[in-house]
Amino acid sequence: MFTLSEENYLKAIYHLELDTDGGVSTNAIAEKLATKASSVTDMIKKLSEKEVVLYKKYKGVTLTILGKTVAANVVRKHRLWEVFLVEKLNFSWHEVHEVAEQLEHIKSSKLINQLDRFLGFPTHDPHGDPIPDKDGNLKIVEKSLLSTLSKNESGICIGVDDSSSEFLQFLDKKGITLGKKITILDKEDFDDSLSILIGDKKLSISNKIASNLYIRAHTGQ
Amino acid sequence: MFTLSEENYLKAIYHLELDTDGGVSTNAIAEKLATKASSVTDMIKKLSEKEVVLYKKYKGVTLTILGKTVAANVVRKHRLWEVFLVEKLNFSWHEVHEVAEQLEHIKSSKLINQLDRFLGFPTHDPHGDPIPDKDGNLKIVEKSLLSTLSKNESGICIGVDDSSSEFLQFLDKKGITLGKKITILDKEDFDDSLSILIGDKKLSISNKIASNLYIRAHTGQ
DNA sequence: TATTATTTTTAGACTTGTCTAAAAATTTAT
DNA sequence: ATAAATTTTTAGACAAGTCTAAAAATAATA
Repeated sequence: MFTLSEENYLKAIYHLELDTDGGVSTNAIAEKLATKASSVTDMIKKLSEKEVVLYKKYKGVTLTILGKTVAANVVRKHRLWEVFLVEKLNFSWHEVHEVAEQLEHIKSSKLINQLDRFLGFPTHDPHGDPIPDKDGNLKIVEKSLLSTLSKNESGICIGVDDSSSEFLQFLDKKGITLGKKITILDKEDFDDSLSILIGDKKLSISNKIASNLYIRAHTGQ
Repeated sequence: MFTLSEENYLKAIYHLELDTDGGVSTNAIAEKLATKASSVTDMIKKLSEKEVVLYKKYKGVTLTILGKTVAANVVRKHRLWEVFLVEKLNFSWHEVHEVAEQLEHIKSSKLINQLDRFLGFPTHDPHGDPIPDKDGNLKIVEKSLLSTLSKNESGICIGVDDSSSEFLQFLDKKGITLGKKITILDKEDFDDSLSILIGDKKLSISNKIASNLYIRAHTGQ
């Protein structure tokens, strides 16, 4: 069994490993968890003894199979609770993270299995991130950033890269939600801003916005 | 803000105060929380500084208004989550306690308010215990033990005194659930056992069982 | 490659919540 | 009312998780 703190470290390493090659650095973990490098070293040693990470002094850490399973399970719980909050309790997508951070640590396999069933076995959370299955595997969906599409191409909005409250509330205001079809009407060379069609509305968005929206290719019309 | 441990102490004192006159003793708290009296003394001092309990050395403790509000809120959360687990996730009533013990510490007023609404503002948990409202008040229902009824009297089963897993599973097996009408067919002087009619079934139950079932008087038929 | 800068680890300290063992206060019983 | 039993508190210790400050290792640069 793992403590709340251990679970948070495992989750942080899990996320960092996804966009790092080789081991995850002490400093990177410290930054992600808003703690000090010395604290990280202490915890890494403990996790290493519990055989959930591989650790060589000064060389960073990687999750073992066991560690990855534990971490994926925490992520699974986090994302299922997010779905619950949005679908059943009328939270907006920018409000769910903080509460899910707490709920993800509740220990009961029956609880999470029944919640999964109650929600209809969802595959993605309200931000478009995939929900790991019981074994920790996640379905990879081919996705690209909106900013990489060319003029007249279109796709379905399936997720966000930056899921900060500010960004999500901005999207709400503009009417940009998951599942909507987006078509590139024009690209401005000067500042790389985009003119897009979403639903039946025309919008102009900056490159920064377009670089934080994930799109699934939309074949046919 | 209160820690998990502080909340558990407040909840224990809250429950103990309900069936104690005067202050709650250190030992009683220790027993309820399966800890040592010395640990209780330490925590009591802290809670006293936070002004949630009144404390005089060797004289036991009582909750302040603030303390009672905090405790009632934890109980409110516990019981609402129990309703959720039974009504929405198909837990049986003997399985909910352990999970609710964890869920009751999740901090988010929006969460609990929305959960309350989602569940249809329930007034009682799956064991028949009343759910405190937002201000910590609970609706008192006139209740009596089944064992106090006389021959030919009847009532509606509205709760249990002992809510141990074993007892609840026993009731399941016998088909005794909340809301059912129970009529006393006969009382046996020899061992105080009862012959009862529940639904359309006749049952013989011991006095021990009858002393753990709460009944609301049933006027008219 | 020698020196500087950065990263990581160690050493020691602090907080929270717990414990054991012993002392102090209170209650019970003779 | 005094002795015995019980309850409660104090004193000191420990584990988990964190921190600061300093030392050690690695990486970057001239």
